[in-house]
Amino acid sequence: MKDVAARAGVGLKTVSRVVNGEAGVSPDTERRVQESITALGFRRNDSARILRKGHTASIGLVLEDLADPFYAPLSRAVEEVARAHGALLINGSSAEDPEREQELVLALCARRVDGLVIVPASDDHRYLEPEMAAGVATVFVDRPPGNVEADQVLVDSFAGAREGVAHLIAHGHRRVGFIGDVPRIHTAHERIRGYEAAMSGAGLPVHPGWLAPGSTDPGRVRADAERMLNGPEPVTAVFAGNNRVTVTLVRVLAELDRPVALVGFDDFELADMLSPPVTVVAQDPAQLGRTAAGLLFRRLEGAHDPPCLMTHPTTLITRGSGELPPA
Amino acid sequence: MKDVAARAGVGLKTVSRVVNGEAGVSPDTERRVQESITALGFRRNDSARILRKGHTASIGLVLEDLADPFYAPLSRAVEEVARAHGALLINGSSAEDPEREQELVLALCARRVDGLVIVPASDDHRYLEPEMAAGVATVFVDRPPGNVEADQVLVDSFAGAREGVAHLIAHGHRRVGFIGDVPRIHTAHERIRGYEAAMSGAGLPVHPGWLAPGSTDPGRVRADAERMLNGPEPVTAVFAGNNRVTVTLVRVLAELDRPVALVGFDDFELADMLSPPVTVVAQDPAQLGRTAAGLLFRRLEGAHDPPCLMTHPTTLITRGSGELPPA
DNA sequence: TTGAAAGCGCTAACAC
DNA sequence: GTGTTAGCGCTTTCAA
Repeated sequence: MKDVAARAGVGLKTVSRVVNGEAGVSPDTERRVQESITALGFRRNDSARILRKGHTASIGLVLEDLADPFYAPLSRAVEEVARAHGALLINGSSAEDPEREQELVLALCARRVDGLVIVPASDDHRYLEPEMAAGVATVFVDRPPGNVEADQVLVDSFAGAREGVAHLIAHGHRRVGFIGDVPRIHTAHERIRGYEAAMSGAGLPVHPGWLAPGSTDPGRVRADAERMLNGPEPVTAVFAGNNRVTVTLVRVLAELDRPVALVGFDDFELADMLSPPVTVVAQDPAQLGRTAAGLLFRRLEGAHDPPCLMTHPTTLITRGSGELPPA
Repeated sequence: MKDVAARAGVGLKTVSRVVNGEAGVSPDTERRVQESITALGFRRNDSARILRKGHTASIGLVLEDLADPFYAPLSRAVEEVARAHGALLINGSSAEDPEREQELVLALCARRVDGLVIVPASDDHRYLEPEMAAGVATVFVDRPPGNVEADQVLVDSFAGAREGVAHLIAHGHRRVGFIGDVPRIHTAHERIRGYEAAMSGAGLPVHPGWLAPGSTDPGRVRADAERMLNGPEPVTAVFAGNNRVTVTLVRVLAELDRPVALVGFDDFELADMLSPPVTVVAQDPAQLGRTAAGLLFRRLEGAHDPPCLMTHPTTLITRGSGELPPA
């Protein structure tokens, strides 16, 4: 910029004004400056600008896995909102590891992102307190934060799971299994609660072998599924706690010689083209992302009301697999 | 940092040393500094650090759509490599719009990212010349750059498509349709060429109605598919130019009362669970991302050899839909 | 309409 | 082992 000023024979500030489209530069001067800019191939160094201005026009998004078909649209939606507000999005995957989440979040804060959208892997966010006090707007999505007050955008996992399991029960099932994520994760925990509520609400017992929380690793899911399908009290229906589990269960159930009903949490592409088509409790990840990002920019624009909690409902989409009667 | 120094009664540089874990600070001083740091809730401002050091330990990734199941794993793979090199990843979706690509790339350059991985939407990258000359390492993935010399990581789309179409021909088809992306996109163009090569290699004519490049919008794909399936010279097999097209074609073909063979470019989740299971020409997007990011960091670490071109092969995965005989 | 000077928070270079 | 000085490239302030 110094070079541009020298070449155009003007002051530094005049160049700055031209670069930023500020008023108060005579057309002639502006032309000369523009000419120098292109001749020198000058482009503003935003790092310096950021340092001076104190904000970065960028926001951070930390989620579990960018490549998960559930989170990818969420990320994309946040990106679109950020773009509409002239901000860049920096995102990172925590791989469901609390330490990695913290490391990532802190790295983003060190970069002085203006705000943060977080799908928490950790259940303790006290590490964020100084950052939030320093003015980093923060919105939690999909799962609530731990030990910290902030805006939250959640999905009613409890009600969704309860509805899905009740749907299976309504179709005559009395031995319903549940395979889901580790209960440390809030949504997983809520879905287990929903399962239990539906079962007990119908006066049905839950055999210990029917409840299998754990990792979403296909091997683990398969093993637990086979156990509850071939055990002493075999289930006639299974509820899958999220899209990763559902996809594995589709494969396991297809290998069976008898029909077993299936309802999965989360919709997924081509669910309607499988045989049988898969009944799901759907949520809208893009909508989640849009809502969260919207909330974030509200804060960035100065909203000062107390932290809010927005809960989105789920939608049961019946397609066939959840309406199979017990064998 | 000034405050920390004042509170600990030491110089600025000593604090800097402690913050960066540099040697040459007595244990006692270090302890005092650490104490001040936590007491004041200090955290280094990376914007200032970046300005001073001249590099940002961050790289940019620009692709078509972060939520596309083909690109999501690519992005994730790039992220992992970046992380292994201590760099952050900033990514943006160009939505297949050349202007948006340029806008995004330039914004990333203004942020002084150290390097760039680009899935081009544009076919002219001269706008990047000044940036590359200024030292921004750049790697193009999936599609070649236009009017610029840089590392490239491509997939052999021509050979892949030719193999897929030849596979259909080998199973007795003589009227094979092609539905793909707009030919402006390099991979789309190559796949059309592959289709034509396979057809003419087998001495088969290509009826104009059988070749339908265009957007991947489901409506467009469906309309063109129905046209070539119900026209005067109905095709008995279709080759889909990418995963978006394949997914739509699966639906269209399922509505038909006769079997039509299908081979799709790109593998996709649950392809093997459809009926019939879908035969695909698979590429490995995560591998593409890893290779590209690896190349980028080689450059960042000072590699000066001339731009290289790496072409990855595709794999034909036969599952059933591509082995259906002509009706 | 224009520009000079100060300084954002840090690190490199060089004292001490 | 520690501190001082200068300056990264920009914007802000204020004076001309």
